Amino acid sequence: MTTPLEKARKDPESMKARILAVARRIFGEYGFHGTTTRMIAREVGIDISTLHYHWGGKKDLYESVMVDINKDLRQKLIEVEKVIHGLPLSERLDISIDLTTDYLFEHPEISNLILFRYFGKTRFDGNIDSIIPEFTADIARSMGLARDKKNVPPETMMKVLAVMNSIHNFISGESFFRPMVKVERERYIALVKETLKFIHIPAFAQNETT
Amino acid sequence: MTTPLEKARKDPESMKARILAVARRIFGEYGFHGTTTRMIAREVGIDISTLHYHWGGKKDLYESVMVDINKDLRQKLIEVEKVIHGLPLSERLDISIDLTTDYLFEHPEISNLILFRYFGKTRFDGNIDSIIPEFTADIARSMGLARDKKNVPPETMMKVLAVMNSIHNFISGESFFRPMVKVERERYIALVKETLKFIHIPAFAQNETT
DNA sequence: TTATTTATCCATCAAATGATTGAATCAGAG
DNA sequence: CTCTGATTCAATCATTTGATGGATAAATAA
Repeated sequence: MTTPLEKARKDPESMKARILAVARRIFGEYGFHGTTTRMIAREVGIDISTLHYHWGGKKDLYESVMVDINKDLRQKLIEVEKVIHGLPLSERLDISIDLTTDYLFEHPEISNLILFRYFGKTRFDGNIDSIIPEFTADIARSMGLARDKKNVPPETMMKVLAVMNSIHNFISGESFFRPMVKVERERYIALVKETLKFIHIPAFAQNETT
Repeated sequence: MTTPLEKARKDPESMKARILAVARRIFGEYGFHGTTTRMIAREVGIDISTLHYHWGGKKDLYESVMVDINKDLRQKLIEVEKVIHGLPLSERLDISIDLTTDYLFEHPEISNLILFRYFGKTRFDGNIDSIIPEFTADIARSMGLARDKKNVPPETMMKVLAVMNSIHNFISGESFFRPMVKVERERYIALVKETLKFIHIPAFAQNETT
């Protein structure tokens, strides 16, 4: 049995996929409670009942969106891992920052939605996402900071979180930060990479043995 | 003429102040759209009309909350600046991280609300930004990274943002990150400070001349 | 005391919002 | 073509939500 999400990911032209794409963006901009099903439907150019027909309720759609962006991000991270494999730590960091930042600037809703989940509550419940912790452990291993993704020490988890979050922050906060530093978009992207490297590379390089 | 906010800040026992305090917490947890006036009123133990009587509309209350937390944070930063004045950069950073982190862990709604404003949009859209003073430039000067708060170079602004955001992230994301690293609260707070120093001090120390 | 201002709640409204129903339309199989 | 199932929309419903009006009480002034 195929889920609606699988269908949508298979055929990007389908109505399911069009709705999902818009939902990603809107949910990312306004958060769960700030988004109405009517906003999404209007943006797609359809009736709300069509939206419900394809995705069930608002909550179902939101959860599908979260799973969707997680799949995308995970795939990207695997891609990055292949590129940096075997390189010394500071180079791994340098390249990872470049690739990840570029990717997220093209899909800012990913950063938006992840940060929303970290920092905001939804009024109903909270089945904490088990995917994210796994991610973090994966990155720790991929960066060579832990042997296996099981039993990553808290100190290492925290460092990985610090790196990932600082990336998401600059992506997701562009509309706020860019006017503050008064630069154009291209320059902002360059500044983000530069700043991330300035901050993170010296930290991890200090006890580099390679 | 005194504004409602001034009255509330003057008398912390007043109904205005009680509502404001609860509003800070709830808005911080659920964001603007995730919060209902009824949630706040119920928590205070009053009727919604009493809330409207004291604060006008929901938006007015929210804006008062934002101004309120900004005053608090500004005052704290001034306090911190006095302590670190004259010390070498890495010590200034070390102490600033300790003091700021402790303070924000006691008032997590400050971090929550700031991050909400950075990363989320409100449906009606906001001239809210203009009301809020921004201290990034102030911090840059206070840390000795810029001569005066006018004309702080973009690179420096970005570095300061990176530091401040990483602090807010760990405070505001505690409910998400702490289960991930599986530690108790006290240990988490210690880990946050440790991680922040690990990340930021080497970066700024690399071209330290003092 | 009486009068006036301040504060609180109950009842209620109007709009927004998530969701459903049923009719209409379309696509493809036979 | 006809039948069947998938898709779409207009209309509508039930709640939620921000907000208000008016009665009532409490404090304050006279």
